[in-house]
Amino acid sequence: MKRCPECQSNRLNQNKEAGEIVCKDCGLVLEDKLVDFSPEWTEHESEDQSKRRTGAPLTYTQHDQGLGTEIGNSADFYRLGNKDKFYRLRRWQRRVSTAIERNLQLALSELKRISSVLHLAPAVEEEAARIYTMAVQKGLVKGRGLEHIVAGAVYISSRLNDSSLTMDDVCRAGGLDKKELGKNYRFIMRKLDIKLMPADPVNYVHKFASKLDLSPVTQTKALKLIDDIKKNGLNSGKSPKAIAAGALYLAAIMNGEKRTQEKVAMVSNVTEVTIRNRYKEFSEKLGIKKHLNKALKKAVA
DNA sequence: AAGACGAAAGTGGTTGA
DNA sequence: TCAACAACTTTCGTCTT
Repeated sequence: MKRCPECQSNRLNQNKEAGEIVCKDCGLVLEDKLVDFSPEWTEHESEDQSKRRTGAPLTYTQHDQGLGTEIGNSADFYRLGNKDKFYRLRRWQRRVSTAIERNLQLALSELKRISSVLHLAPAVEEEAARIYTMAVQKGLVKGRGLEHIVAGAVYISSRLNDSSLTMDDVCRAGGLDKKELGKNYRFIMRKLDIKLMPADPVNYVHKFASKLDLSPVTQTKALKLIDDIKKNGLNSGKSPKAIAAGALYLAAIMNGEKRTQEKVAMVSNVTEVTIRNRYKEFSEKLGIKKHLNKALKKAVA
């Protein structure tokens, strides 16, 4: 059982709304900036209006969420009671806050940097900051590079938000390799109990297609293919990037906009071999082989 | 010469005993 | 914890256009 470090009372009151744990006897705030896990993540179509937030949300992209509190040292306080007690309170608060807050300040400036390199949407940046904040509070950053945890938070956040960011993108911006990023983001997920759905190939279609300068018609075709691929269960266990790349390669040929495997491989960061394997598999199992051959002949002619 | 093809060997992640 | 496994990568020689 946790006890108040000030008066040893065990009558601690967890106030979720305020994000605090408060000692009922002496009023000491044991922990603030607790993360409220309850609403926010899941609520989409919910009928339950009571969970809705109104007004400006707290922001995690400032190190103290814009809500820093300090125990003052004005004469009034001292008059209220025991001098020593308030002095000890202030010292105690300074100790817990400085380490975490200094860390957060550093981390958030790194996050800003990555964010501007990757042009992150504000919601993604915000969520990354949230995840990082939780990680610090759980002491996950100790012994690990701060930048690595930031990069991990960014990757998780973009996955949660259905962004088309790949691990390669985050690695480039964060200056770490895939192995490290993989280790770190999995570590964070495990410790914070965050679950990620496998990425949806659909998320990559637009990004790849625009880099390949493919028409919207081809993109739509690719999306349709991916839909069929899913219906036939051809997607399970396969890399979403590979599926998107294969589908786009197919769609481009059928739409008379053929791109070389090399180019598709370049923009999708998947090898030509894998694109071949995927598109062959798709064209056979979806019964569009004849269609494809015809399109190929036409492309040559 | 460019592009497509596929075999062979290696890597990292997942799964199941 | 270990082995088996599928997907993917790297490399490379061959075929087609």
